[in-house]
Amino acid sequence: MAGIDEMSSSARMNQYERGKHAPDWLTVERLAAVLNVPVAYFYATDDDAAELLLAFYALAPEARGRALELIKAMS
Amino acid sequence: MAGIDEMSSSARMNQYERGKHAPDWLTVERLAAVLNVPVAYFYATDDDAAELLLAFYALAPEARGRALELIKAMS
DNA sequence: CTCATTTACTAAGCAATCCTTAGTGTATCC
DNA sequence: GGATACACTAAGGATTGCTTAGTAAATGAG
Repeated sequence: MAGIDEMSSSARMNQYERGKHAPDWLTVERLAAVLNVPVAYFYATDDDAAELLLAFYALAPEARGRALELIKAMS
Repeated sequence: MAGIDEMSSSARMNQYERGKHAPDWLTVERLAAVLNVPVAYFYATDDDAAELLLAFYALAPEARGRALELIKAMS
């Protein structure tokens, strides 16, 4: 679904999942699109940040500005 | 400061900034540490998400859980 | 249980990308 | 003007990823 050749997609995805290799940017973008998550989600180093990105991405674009101000106001 | 050899650090950083090459994970982690930003910040595809990550990262760790719930509650 | 099929995973070499070197050009400051 | 620092690039050697070929482990049907 991400446009990876099916002949090698199983090996490649497995190498990514196990951390043997890292995908290039175009591949990451396509995987994010297929999985409906923001690209940055793949690079979150803790679960809270990962969840935050998912929740933010799930918001309607108009709501994101308000969400951002909300978090900013907390500091 | 990120532990990149000074003989080539200028060329490398310039290649990263201009999108000619992409740094490996270890280098990205070190740059994030030096710049005091979360790693995912470098991979944000829009300014709102980038700012969100900075604001979230700036919060005290105890406050992050509350921030997360706040955003979750918005959807 | 057995066989067939799908899914999970890996090594090895070719292919692609990055890192280093060497260098040019442009600010900046004395 | 000269010196120093900063910005940027091409090219090749060094490294990493992708493809191929294959084994192993689940899963499902009969």
